[in-house]
Amino acid sequence: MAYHHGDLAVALVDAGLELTRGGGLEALTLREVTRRAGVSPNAAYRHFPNREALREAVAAAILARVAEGMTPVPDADAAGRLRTVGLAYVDFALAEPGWFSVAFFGGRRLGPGDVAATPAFRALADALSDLVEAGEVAADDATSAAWSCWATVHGFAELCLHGPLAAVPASEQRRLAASAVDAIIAGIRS
Amino acid sequence: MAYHHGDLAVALVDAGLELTRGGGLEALTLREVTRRAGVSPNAAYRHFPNREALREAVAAAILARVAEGMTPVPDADAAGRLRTVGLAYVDFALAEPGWFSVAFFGGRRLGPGDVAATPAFRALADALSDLVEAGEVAADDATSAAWSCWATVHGFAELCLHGPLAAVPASEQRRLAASAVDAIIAGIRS
DNA sequence: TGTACATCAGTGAACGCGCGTTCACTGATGTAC
DNA sequence: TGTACATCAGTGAACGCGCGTTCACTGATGTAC
Repeated sequence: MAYHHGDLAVALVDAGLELTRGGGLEALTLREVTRRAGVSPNAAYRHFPNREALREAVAAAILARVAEGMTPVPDADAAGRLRTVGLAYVDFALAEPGWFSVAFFGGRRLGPGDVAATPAFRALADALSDLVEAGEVAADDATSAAWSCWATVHGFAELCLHGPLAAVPASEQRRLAASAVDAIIAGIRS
Repeated sequence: MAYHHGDLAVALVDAGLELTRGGGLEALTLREVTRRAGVSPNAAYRHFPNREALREAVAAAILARVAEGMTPVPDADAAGRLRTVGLAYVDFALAEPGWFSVAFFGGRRLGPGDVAATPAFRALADALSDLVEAGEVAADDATSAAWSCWATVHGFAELCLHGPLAAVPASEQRRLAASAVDAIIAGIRS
């Protein structure tokens, strides 16, 4: 128990992760974060110029976790890989609603650069370009197909998290998720 | 200018509509609503027991507006009607982001009853059952197809409102929306 | 290796803010005789 | 039809809350000689 904390910046971001995990960015207040770190509120100002900077640091940490948790398993064919990454997206959303809302896309607006850097997006783009090479999707349609896929899985996650599917048991959610993913993949192939 | 306002309850809900239109339910504070109505903060307590009740009244008014704005135009075939209602959903989201977020499904959790009562959902269900009758969708798949469609349009709206498609011009958004809707309809028919 | 001192990372108290809500009130409205 | 009075819809002031942020500070750390 040093008087000097040691690594308060890291401890604050950790507390921020814990907080946002439950309640998204809304739950991330400077006072609550410092409270969890066992430190006075203004101690945070030694490490972050203001609340917004702390929030950004936590959001960055969340994006890193998302990257970890969403590296796609290589699969036999391109369509199967597409399916895998889509279901992984929904799974992550249901497993970590708070982090999901921060990463996609509660609060912060993410620019084109952030999108391209997201592993989930890269996996999506890769699988799609494989489909193009296989001649199952026209090259001109690859971009719009990517948005269609993303829209479907994101919307499905929202339906489960904040919508009418919240009342449905998890097993049924998964079944419907698979059905939605299969439908959109079939749709972009036709 | 009566001392008695006349119809303050209605005036408060109207002010609430104006507020939520811009910023969703978050923007709806009791003090700001009464400020807009030109009345002291506590005047609201003559008409609503607390903030939550006011919020519910405004949410109900929004749902009514959604119902108005989303009565579907009858179309030649079932697939066309499905397309129309899907695009109307996205259009509404882009035209009225604040109300959209309240209605689908920011804050309030809507139960099965609310869902069934939503005109957009009814139109979706109707068009789908027409597809079933036409033999284009198996009866057993109708329910999951409904969720797939809803997921796609909702997710697409979120992509435009809070996601990477926010940076894209409206005409392109519409083009991609049509493409996503067509893809999911093609998917559930196969 | 030991000491003087600058730096650095915390503390405690306080600020102003907008919020929801409560209190005691006042003046207009509408009803009973 | 006119007046006494209960009711009802507002007002102004105040409360406590948690928030972000600032202030002057203090005690530990680490460096220079």
